[in-house]
Amino acid sequence: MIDVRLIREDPERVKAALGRRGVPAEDVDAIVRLDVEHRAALARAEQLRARVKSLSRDVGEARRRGDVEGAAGLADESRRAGEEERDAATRTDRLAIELRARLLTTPNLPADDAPDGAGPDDNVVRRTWWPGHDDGAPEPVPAPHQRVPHWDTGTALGILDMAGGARLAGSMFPLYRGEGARLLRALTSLALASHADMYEEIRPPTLVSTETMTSTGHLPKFADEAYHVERDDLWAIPTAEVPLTSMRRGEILDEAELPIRLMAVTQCFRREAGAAGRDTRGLLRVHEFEKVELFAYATPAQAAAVHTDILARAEGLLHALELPYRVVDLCAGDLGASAARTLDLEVYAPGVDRWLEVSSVSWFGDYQARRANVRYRPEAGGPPVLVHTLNGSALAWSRIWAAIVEWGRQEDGSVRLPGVLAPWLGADPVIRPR
RNA sequence: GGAGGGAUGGCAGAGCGGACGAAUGCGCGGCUCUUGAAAAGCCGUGGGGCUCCGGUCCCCGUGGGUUCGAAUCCCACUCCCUCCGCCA
Repeated sequence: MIDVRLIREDPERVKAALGRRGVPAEDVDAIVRLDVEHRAALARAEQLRARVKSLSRDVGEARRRGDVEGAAGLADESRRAGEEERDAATRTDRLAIELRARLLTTPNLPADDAPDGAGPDDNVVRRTWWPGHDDGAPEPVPAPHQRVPHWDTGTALGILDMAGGARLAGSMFPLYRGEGARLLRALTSLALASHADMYEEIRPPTLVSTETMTSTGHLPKFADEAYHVERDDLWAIPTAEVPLTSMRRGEILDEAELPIRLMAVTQCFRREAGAAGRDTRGLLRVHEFEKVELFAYATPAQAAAVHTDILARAEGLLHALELPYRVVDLCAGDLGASAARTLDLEVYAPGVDRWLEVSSVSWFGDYQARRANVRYRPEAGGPPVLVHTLNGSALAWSRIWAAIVEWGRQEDGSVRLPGVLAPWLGADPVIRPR
């Protein structure tokens, strides 16, 4: 949520900022009106409430004095005020609920340095990297034997069985086999090992409550995107960001413990309801995938450095895996609803000739922290302050798997895996036909 | 699934329906004493909304109810703990 006080005090600034992502100015005006009405109703309810309390005290006092009649009269008066108060409170509550509902579906303000633009076409490529880039190599040109889609190579080698996954759960649920499954496990091991210096490893639940899903902004607006277990009212997480953001929900942290850096490997579940038919082949877009997520709670002053760190770590893994990628700065119109700034990492996959998003490194400001009510006590004194939350994948394995298989494909159809995975795959990491 | 017990401030833990936002202890902060530290002593220490900045209201797991008045009584729900059953 954005701060209602900001909307109240500077609605024009909020309109301008939200306008950059396509939110109509009327939406902001509606919130301003509701806020005014709500505060008026609140003031009235509180006045009545104060009267009831004061009269009730007088009743007690009259009774102690032995003034039975006086007490009865005061009690009557208090009862009448109480009835009025109840009406006023009901009206106040209704307005508060309406106001909160609007705020919950209002997206975050884009950061000032997020590029202008309405959609994906306006995103800005900040830089591109590929192996050999440092010594001035020309752009990598894939060899013909690398121009084979991963689903063909995966099927031929018996390491990916999309039809098998479909038999179990439907299309877009991959099933990995043998060396293909082992590759996933190696990637997770590599990532967790390389972040363990700064990030605490967490293994959270992957089914979470409605409240947990609401804290990150995935509910109420994006319920269609998530799998829901109706009987127990639990949601399958679309990313580890969801449980990690709620890990310290409702707490007041000590400034000294910030930044708190966490990482988690989890399955991620996405219905992809809005993406029917797009990029659905192979591993381009799947309903379930595995991802290592980096996450941090930080003070506002620490946030920029933490954002840089997460991005650097995600890029570091791509360097280690020798995969060409580019850094894409999401424009205001393409930002996720909760994010203020997002840098995506996209890997180039030669077999499908596409750039695939494999990480999204985001800064949320206090938008999620306000929903989750996570604050810290400043060492300098003063009231608790909302933390900032940040996160980024490092990395999402399904598409990395696809890129590794496509880049690693050799002329004989075997796949050579990145040397950095040797500790988990053995000295000669080549997947050959069985 | 069954039977009990519980939920109060950073933590522990009191709290006859009437000035309780809440005793006490610990922790934390400041001060005194001390070369310094410790000990001791003194003082102070929850969060939030609205505000005409004078105040005022809300929060004792959550939501209802009773009452002139609820942390305190009643109901429902959630979560936690112990034991039993089942189980990877």
